Amino acid sequence: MKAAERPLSERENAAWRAFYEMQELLRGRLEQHLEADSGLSNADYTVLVALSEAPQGQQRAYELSRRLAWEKSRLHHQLTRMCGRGLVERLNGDGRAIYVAITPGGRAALEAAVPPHRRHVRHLFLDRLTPEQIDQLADISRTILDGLDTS
Amino acid sequence: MKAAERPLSERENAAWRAFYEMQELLRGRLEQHLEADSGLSNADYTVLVALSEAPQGQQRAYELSRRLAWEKSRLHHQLTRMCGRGLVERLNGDGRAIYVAITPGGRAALEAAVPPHRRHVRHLFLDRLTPEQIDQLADISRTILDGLDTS
DNA sequence: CAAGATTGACATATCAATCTTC
DNA sequence: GAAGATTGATATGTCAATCTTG
Repeated sequence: MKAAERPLSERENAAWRAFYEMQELLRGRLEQHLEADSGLSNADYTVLVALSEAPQGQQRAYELSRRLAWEKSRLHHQLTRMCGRGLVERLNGDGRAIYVAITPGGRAALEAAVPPHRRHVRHLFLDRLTPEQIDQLADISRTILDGLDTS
Repeated sequence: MKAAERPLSERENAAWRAFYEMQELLRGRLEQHLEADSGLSNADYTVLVALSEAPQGQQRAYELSRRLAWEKSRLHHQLTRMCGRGLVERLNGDGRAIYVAITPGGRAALEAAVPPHRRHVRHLFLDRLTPEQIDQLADISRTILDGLDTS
């Protein structure tokens, strides 16, 4: 049996399972709170944050999809729904280019959503950890992210 | 402005974003590999693992939904799909009770799926971290999980 | 009635195929 | 032809009913 085929050690297995389960539950819980507090889905929130940080509150659709690491069709469907609710609008630039802009309504929805969302992130996550743990987790996350970029 | 309303510190914000993005990308990448390697979705895999660890390879649907922390209707829809593909079967016990059992086909699919999935978990995750980091992450995850149970 | 199971409607995600413009 | 955008089919997840049996 090659080394890579060996089962995980008890310790590795326990760590992986704990991480996986935590991540799964935390994501669900935050999404429920977000939806209940502000009527936005996780996906809505992600798009609005990205646009609100872009210059002029707008960005080319293609750039946005690369920045979020979303499939283009995922972004397209998401934007269609968000346009329908008036959170963003599509603008066509030169040629193929499509730009997406956050609307005033979208900004208002985001501004209303941020404080309760931040409260839940604190309450369920940051406040439970020591400053050291927060730094450790940031390091770990960046390490894994680097690996994902190059494989 | 109350303390809880303050924006996150640079450090908290960077840590939260890195964690969130990592978790999001890692989950997607692993799911793609799983699907490509063995034709199972994350949800399929989760259910099959849980059943394979239950005595007799079966468990009451209600217990399963508590164990996975899944909405009952989520589990129901998932089981309907999996029954259709012959991965599990439903058995009715006394009265209201419904049991779910892994089928031989389900076991075979799981056994085929585990090795490549384990390889990807190692390659994208465990192998990138030091033993200390793995322990730190396990601690952090358990802490967050505890908090989620009691709120 | 209440626990447990089911159903249907809708939102979200992925994939493969197509359309459009350079 | 290829980059970028769109479409439709299908799988998955959530919610709010409803059905069923103790």
